[in-house]
Amino acid sequence: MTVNAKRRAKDRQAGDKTRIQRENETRILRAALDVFSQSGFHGATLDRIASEASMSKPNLLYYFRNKEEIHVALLTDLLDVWLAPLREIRPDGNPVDEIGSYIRRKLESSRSFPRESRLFANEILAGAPHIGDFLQTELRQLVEEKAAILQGWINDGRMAPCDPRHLLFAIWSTTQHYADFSVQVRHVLGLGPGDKSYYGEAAKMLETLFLGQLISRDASG
Amino acid sequence: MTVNAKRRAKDRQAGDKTRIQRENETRILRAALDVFSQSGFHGATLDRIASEASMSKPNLLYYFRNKEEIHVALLTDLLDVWLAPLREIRPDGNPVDEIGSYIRRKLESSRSFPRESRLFANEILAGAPHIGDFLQTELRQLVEEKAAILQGWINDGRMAPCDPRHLLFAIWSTTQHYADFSVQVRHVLGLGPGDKSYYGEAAKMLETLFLGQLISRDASG
DNA sequence: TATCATTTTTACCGTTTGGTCAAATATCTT
DNA sequence: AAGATATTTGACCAAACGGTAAAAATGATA
Repeated sequence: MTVNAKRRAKDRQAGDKTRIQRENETRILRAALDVFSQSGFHGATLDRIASEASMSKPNLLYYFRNKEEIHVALLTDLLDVWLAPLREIRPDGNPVDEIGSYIRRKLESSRSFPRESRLFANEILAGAPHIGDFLQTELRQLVEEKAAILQGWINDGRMAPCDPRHLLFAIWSTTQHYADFSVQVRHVLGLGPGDKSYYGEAAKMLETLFLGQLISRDASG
Repeated sequence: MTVNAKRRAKDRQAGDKTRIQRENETRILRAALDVFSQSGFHGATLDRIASEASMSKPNLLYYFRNKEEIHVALLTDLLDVWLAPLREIRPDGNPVDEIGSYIRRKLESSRSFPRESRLFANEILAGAPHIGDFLQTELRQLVEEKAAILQGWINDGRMAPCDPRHLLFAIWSTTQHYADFSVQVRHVLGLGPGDKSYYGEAAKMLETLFLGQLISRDASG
């Protein structure tokens, strides 16, 4: 047996995972995302998660110490997804392209990962008990960094003066709204459940809002 | 005893409430708003609501049949508050004033009633199990009505063309964000708990965003 | 196939929670 | 003060829930 030979079970390191482990952890996390994003942390039950993962509850608890650990695992996975679109903003681009594509990325993220968005929203609404530290350190730092870029554009006269951090808040809220409040959006528009046809119009709206002029003081009145 | 004499207890109608009833129902609803908005429906417990209302649990259940009834009572009260700012939009005003003051009213509503806003957000996130009907009928109708006003302004060339309903979504999301996601806002800005000093800058941002031009395609590049 | 580690299941436990009941107490009216 | 009504409380319950223990079954390795 060479050094490169595949490891035998007894040789497995602490951090290593078996095939079954990987598969089952994935199944659990997928089920948990469904349940947590639908019912929130307290509304979710281990029985239901286990059931949706086609697994007994004790079996589920063989892979995760407790309910909270599943929740934290989901949130941890989530944070990278959440930050990704923001990280891509480049200082050497121009405002319209950079902010425009950032908005499109965020909106696309809402369309593709609504459950993740709702999980995040639930966590923040509950006071961010698990990710408060992340918000104060990693997110805050990244926001400062990107806000500096936007501020540069403002100083160059390429953007209207404003607090760039609040501009980011506005982008976050408007884009995430279509995932977090999709029920309200659909009911107001008279669409059926699962109908996501509003995303086209949403993209138009946000482009007009952030990149064009929505209401000019001159034109109205 | 004349017909106009004040009613004796035995004469009280079914819908009538005694002084104690009024006082205690108020105490309960105040406590419940605190607890529900902090922990969501499932995270809230009757024991904690009762405790915050300085009342025993059976006493609490003397006034409300069950947990859900308290929740629904809060939501019902909420809906009027939620709609009020929208109702005030007048067709005979001009876009800048009408939309500007609507935004200010909504933002003020977030600052003054953050618990109500979070309660509403929780309900929507959970799929609007209790107010789905309201969304599909009352809210939808009001949105249609007000959207028609905005559409009129667009047709007159006083506003940039856009789907007015999505403009309302954008206003709702940005303003409510400061209540619902206040934890995130504060952490990113480096503010302490309970610090609402960001509302000034928020108002500026939203005015720039919705009433002015944020980024002009001409100016950037 | 024998062995060992991993995985799954069955049965169960303590706590929390929403809610009930009947008795006790306070309040109001006459 | 008496009687009727409204309010409050302590004791309690069944169900749901998060989690455990240990045995049984399965899978991997030699």
